[in-house]
Amino acid sequence: MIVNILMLTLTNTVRLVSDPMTTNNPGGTGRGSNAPSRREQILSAAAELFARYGFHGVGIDDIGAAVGISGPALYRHFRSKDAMLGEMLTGISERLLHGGRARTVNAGDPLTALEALVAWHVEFALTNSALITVHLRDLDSLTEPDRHRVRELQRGYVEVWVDTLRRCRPGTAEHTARASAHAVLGLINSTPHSALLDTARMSELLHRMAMNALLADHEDGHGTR
Amino acid sequence: MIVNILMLTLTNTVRLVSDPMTTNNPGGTGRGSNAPSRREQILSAAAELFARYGFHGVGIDDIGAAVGISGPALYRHFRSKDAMLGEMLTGISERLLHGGRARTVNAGDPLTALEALVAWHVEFALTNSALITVHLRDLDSLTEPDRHRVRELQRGYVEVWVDTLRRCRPGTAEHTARASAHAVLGLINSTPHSALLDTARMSELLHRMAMNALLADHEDGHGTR
DNA sequence: CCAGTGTGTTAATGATCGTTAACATCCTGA
DNA sequence: TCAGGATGTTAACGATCATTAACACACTGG
Repeated sequence: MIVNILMLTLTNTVRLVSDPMTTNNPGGTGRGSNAPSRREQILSAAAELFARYGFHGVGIDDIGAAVGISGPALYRHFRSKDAMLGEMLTGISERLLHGGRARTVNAGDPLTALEALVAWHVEFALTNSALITVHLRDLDSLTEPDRHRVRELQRGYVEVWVDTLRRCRPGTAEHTARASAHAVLGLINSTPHSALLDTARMSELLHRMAMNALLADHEDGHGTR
Repeated sequence: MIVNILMLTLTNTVRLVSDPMTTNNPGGTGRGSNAPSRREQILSAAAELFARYGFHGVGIDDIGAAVGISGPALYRHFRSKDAMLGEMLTGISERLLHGGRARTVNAGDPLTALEALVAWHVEFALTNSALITVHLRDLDSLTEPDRHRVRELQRGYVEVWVDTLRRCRPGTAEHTARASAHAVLGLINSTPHSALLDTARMSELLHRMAMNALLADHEDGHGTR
């Protein structure tokens, strides 16, 4: 108790001790275990529910039931319902940004960088469709600080796309590149609404459509054939 | 009162009299006036709010305040908050479907039909970005019958796309065409998140990207130039 | 002139839901 | 062995919010 008060009077961002409310260690009490921790179980279940019914459409009891505990027990793991959404969306945004950065710096020419970026986002969207849905839908259910953080990360990710695009097509205006990036992300993120093909075929289709949308070169609306 | 009871005992879908709760006449009491009726004012304001904060994030008082009246007065115009969302989303879905059908039947060859379809959706999305956002986000906040209706209309609209696509590229599997349609709709519907270019430039960009995504012809990921 | 309809207002109601309190249990480490 | 932390449980609290009640008032058509 006294320790908690001291922590709060110092600063929120500095962690004096490992606090189960804010750390993400796998395996609970087990030492080397990499089984998903309770927090991760909960976040994953919550993501599915949020994706299907929306953040405000899901009750705390629903989330509890989904992991076999009931209701208020969740407060042993998260400070609040808002905190769950916050961790979920900052998590996905960080993963996207870092993954995108990693794939583009390890690529030689701009075109393979773009290719890698598309492949990365396609794979991510297909693997985490629930997260994508929540990310698109419940961004504004976040508390102000979390929303700010997520927006920052998003901006950074789009920046990666913009830079890569402009290296592929020098002379493209920044606004144009940004709009193109948003459009292609929208294309790829459509996969949660679709889910008609098996993963391999879907991946290939999205990849090809994305590249064509970005690079196919003709000026008027329809091609010559 | 007695009349209402009689109406309910008969059937819900048959309208015995013109009921302000379910009709959409413009101009209120004015006869030929085509100024937006109160209902339309309210729906439009509600659409903006729903787009920004989500259906559950907007209170009935907020909607009232947005049109200058306060709270429960809305119940003079709509049966419930759910009914507002219902009318809003069935409305947009019907407009999309009918507009899409109209543009494709009036086109000669498949390619110009597709072109017209793309142009139609781009124009619609740019003109009604709030509605698009709500449509993508709050579909599952609908009551069951409304959701069913909207899903039906959506299915029909996608069907128009699928048919047009398959006439452009015979031999395309239906599943593939459907997935492509969803992807391109996702691309075009990205415009509410973007809004960086002026309408003309944005329209042209989305149009070109959509056509390239659908028609550009090469098999592997990157083009030959 | 005046019934009635359309349109508003504010106050109460009732349900839902996030959060906290109070209490129980199991497991671990000194 | 046993103190204490981690993790649950159920019951209460409090806020929010859609909906309804009760009332007011302009306007219009007979």
